[in-house]
Amino acid sequence: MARSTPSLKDVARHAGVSIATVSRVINEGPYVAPELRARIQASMQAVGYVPHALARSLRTGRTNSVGYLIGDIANGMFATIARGIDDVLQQHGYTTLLANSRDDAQQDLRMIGELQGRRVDGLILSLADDTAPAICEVLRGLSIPVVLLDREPPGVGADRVLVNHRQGVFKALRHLQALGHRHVALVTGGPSTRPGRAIAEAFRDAVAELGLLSTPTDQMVGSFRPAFGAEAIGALLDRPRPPSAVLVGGAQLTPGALRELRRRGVRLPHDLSLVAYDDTDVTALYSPAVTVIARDVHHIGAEAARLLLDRLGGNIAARSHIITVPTGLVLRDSTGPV
Amino acid sequence: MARSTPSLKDVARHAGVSIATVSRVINEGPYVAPELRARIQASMQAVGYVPHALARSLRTGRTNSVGYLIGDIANGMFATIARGIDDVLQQHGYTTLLANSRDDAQQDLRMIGELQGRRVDGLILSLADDTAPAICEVLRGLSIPVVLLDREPPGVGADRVLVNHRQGVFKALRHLQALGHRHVALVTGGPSTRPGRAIAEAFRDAVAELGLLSTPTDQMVGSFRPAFGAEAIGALLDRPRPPSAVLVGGAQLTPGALRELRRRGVRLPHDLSLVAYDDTDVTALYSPAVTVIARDVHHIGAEAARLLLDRLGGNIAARSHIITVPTGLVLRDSTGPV
DNA sequence: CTGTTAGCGCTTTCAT
DNA sequence: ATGAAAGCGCTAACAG
Repeated sequence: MARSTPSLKDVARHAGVSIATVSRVINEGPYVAPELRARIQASMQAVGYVPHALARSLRTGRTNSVGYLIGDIANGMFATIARGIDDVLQQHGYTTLLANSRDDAQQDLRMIGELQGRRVDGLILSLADDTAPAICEVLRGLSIPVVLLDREPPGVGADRVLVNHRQGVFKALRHLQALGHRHVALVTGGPSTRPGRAIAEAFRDAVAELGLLSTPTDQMVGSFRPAFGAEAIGALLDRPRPPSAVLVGGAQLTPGALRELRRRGVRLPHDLSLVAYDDTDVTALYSPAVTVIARDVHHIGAEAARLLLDRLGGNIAARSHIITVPTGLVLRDSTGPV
Repeated sequence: MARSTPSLKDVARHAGVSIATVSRVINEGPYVAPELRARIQASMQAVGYVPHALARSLRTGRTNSVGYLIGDIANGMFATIARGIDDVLQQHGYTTLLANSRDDAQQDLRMIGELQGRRVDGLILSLADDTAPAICEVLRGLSIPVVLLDREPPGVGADRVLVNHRQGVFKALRHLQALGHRHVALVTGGPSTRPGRAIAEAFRDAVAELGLLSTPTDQMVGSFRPAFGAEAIGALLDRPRPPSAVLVGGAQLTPGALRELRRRGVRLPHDLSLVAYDDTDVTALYSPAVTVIARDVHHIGAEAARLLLDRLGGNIAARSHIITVPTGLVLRDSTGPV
């Protein structure tokens, strides 16, 4: 049909008015005769006009978009957070631009540049590595509001939503202790990201505080890739004196761990008690159903979006806002007396 | 630091050249003295220049972005497809803009408009309803290339990637027949989307062709929401004479169905044989592991992206390209002799 | 109430 | 090999 997408000028010509007037009716501006307004709206229909968001942004300096950087959209946790973000942002007229870092710190940088190039009004970041100095430097130089999602790059004073891993881990270990477990192990991701650090630290603290037994070799700190879940739990079981309970700290790790357990014929909770991270279809439907440390993932995204909206709305308070999301323990059947 | 993001002009001033020259080095253009090029690159660093993608797009008419419309990013299938799309598009310098329709036909329309407004160079669509006349009309009027993902809006001659549901459904029913099943049932989504239509049609054809038994009331055609999976399989089991095998045609339906089965204490495959759709962590880890109709979901996205790239590269062949993706049957333990 | 116009940051002829 | 200038589509003064 249309050779190229029609512009304001085409609508103006069709309606026999100036482009300024057309612009006014688009922006619901005042001072337009009702009769004219109607005619112009008809013309827009007629020529199939779609406002050019880019041109508008160039002029106004606002894009009504925010960037969300994640490791991998195919990761269910990120996807659910993305949905939470989009749900609140969309309601306020913002569009979410997703960028996948493929869990690579290099790509973190590249993608932030990409988003900057598109002039997003704000950024929500689940960095692949919040310890990379290059990232921290870039973040400090950013002139748009940023919200960090369970990341804490040193020296960056942005708003954050932080998960209270400590709370969940303590609940889990207390639960195991009550069941009579003494020798407990951990499988979680590396320290290049806050969840990895926080979970490992909380685990060690809880072990000490509760008087449990867990040597450094019982604490498998690797990566959040599913393969590591299988590998690590296998290594744990191969020990001369294996632990009687294990905490798998990472939703991506759980399927791998469960596969390996099944492959070896390890029976939960008879041979081993297992606490996993995040309540998913897998943990709920597994036999036995898996005891998990859970948090409201959708809510995390929604809160991040609200934090950002606050800044975008002009709240430029110096102090950075921090929201802490609680974690609970969902008791099911993968944990039992030793 | 920077009051506002620096522009070409700032770089030009800093380097003591004209903006045209700076533009040339950014675009790897020819005719720039090597010495000058180096100096300008240094200036870009110094002022922290980030090219303004929007301004560039306004000028060139290309945004190097494509829109991907889906029902819900928190739906694992969509997310995996999105990853497949992004993997190939990104490699060719394109950015993917995601839009969630929330499985609502109204939003399909709204989001296509949104994407059009951002002047995406092409569109990949998983429509919430490919039978809506309003959608078909809009699609016919579009001046950018479109790829449909397992959708077939009538009268729209766009490229498509189609899943061969018939193949998988026939394999599944033949398998059940070989196990001695005669009375088979179906749970799947409604006809507002091609998968729903194709699966139901293939099921009926297979029943007829293989001489199986399945009345219309054995075919629960509702929606792809998880709740329907539970509801439908419950209704099936409440029949005076329940089927001995059921096909759950929809990845989202499976968790709901499995939950309901467990709640009722139905044992697979003893009390019922079950074939589900799509190989996921849930179907692989469930006890017993679930026999599934599977397809390469990531590949679907990648193929769609390649189709689109073809058109974006100037291939404006009149005939629309159609890629058909095969489906296989993964035999596991949820199906057994009657 | 409506129209004219400058300019957002960039690419791209066209001169030089 | 470099610069000047037009113009992409739009909004926001400013005039009338």
